[in-house]
Amino acid sequence: MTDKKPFYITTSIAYVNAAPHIGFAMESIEADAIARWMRKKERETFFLTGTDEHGVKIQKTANELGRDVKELCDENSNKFRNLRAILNLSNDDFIRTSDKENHWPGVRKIWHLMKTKGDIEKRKYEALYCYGCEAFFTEKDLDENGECPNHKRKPEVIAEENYFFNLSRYSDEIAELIETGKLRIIPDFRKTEILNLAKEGLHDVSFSRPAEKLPWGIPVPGDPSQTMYVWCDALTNYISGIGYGQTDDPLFQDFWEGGEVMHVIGKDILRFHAGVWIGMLLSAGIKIPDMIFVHGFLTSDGQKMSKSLGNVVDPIDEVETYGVDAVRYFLLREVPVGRDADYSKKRFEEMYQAHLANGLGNLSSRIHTLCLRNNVAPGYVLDEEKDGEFLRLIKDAAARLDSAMKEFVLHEALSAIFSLVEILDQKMTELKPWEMVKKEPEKGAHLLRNFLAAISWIADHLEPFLPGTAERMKKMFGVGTKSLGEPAMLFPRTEMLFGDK
RNA sequence: CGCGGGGUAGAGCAGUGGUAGCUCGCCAGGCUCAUAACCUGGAGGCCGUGGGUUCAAGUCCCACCCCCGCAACCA
Repeated sequence: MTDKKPFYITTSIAYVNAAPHIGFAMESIEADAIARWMRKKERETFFLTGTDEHGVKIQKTANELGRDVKELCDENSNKFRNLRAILNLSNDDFIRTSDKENHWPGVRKIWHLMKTKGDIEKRKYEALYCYGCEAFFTEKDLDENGECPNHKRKPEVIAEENYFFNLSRYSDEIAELIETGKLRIIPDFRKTEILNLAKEGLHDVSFSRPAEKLPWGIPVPGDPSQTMYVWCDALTNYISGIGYGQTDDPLFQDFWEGGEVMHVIGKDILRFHAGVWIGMLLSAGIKIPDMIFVHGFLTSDGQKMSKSLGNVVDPIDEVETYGVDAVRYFLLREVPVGRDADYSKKRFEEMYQAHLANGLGNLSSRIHTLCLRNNVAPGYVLDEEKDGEFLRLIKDAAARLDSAMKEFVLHEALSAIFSLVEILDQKMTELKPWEMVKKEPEKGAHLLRNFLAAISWIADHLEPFLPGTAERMKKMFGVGTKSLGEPAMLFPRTEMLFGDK
């Protein structure tokens, strides 16, 4: 790891029209784990998240509720801001697209640069619009009768003048960036997917809407009759959030221009990030990000999550029930990076019980008790000659952990740590330290120092993934101090949590 | 139509051509330091279907079947 450039990581920004979704929680937690990992590797790291607040949808919701749209955005945005505490995220800042001071100048600046380049132009645009939905449709959205599926009537054809971004002219350049890996798409199969799309040619995109249709947004510079459409507004958060557009922008210089940049997003918006966003940056002459890390979607008990089915999982409820690290564990370990996965309560509880309560929790407990009873103190450093076996076990786990994290395979990384838990349980049974301390006290105590060192290693390396648990374990095992801490029930078994089963 | 992903034990997945593995669950033993935890063993798979290449195929090739995504703002 020679690359010690500053590291900048972002999540997508969440749209404020709905409550935080378990999928967004997963995205935030993945980004957080990577951010924490980088900090641990002593890289200067900046982690940004935030909310996307403009558009007709939230405006409509505000109207229906008879509320002021800005006020509603403030309220909803806070629900996302609060995830920092609830999910134990380490984001360094939180950007809001309604923030006129911090966000808007960057957006205006990039618009201006693109305009100057000749990539933004006014065009006549014909679109299908349903007044019932207050939304535009494409042919594909309509049902077999050519009608709006929600209102069962033919949408109107509206002609309007919009600004368009000439994305198509960047198709080849974008395809090449993806193909050569200058823009790295993780996982690989997403790269293939988006590369094919780019090779087919990207379409120009509508960059504005008439202000009377879209009043809640950023006015187009020099043409207040038009409001910016989502792309230029929302995507720009990644740079406005670190100062782009301000007179003085040291963070932007360090982390964007001089750093390594990773966007963490969902599979649904890859094409906008790999397409529109990269096109915008190319047009404006700004450096492009290095990596786009794409996660899949979660189903709920095998079914698509939807409000109508009522099976949407609320991350906040889950955290209240099981604790934040149990939720983090499930999302990081049980969801294969990049793939779709199922979030089922049954599976969640099985994993919780097996890996966290019976595995990590119980092992911590047995080591702590034995050390406490036999006056084994923390701080022992394993010795190459005397402790070769334990040293090797730890090194193996460390090697697996490093190589997994190098490729951002988070579930594999966590699995590397947890396999050491399993091995330590086996070693315990094999070496019977509780007997050895009776027969040969000094040898027994030394063995326990090995176990203590190993569990301390686990505590330390768990930090990016389960920061709260890592903290508690360090206290419990007195890491960095001279004596053991109080015993702790890290993960109570589910019957202790719920009192049955 | 096309593009992408997937189809391996009850569930979730790993498997780079060479005796089918992991986690969970289930069953039986063992142990007692520990959160009725832990350890060991076991049952359970014609690896989507049909062809082909090969001494050898879950793994390569061809055809087909089934499931899931796929341009607007839904994580």
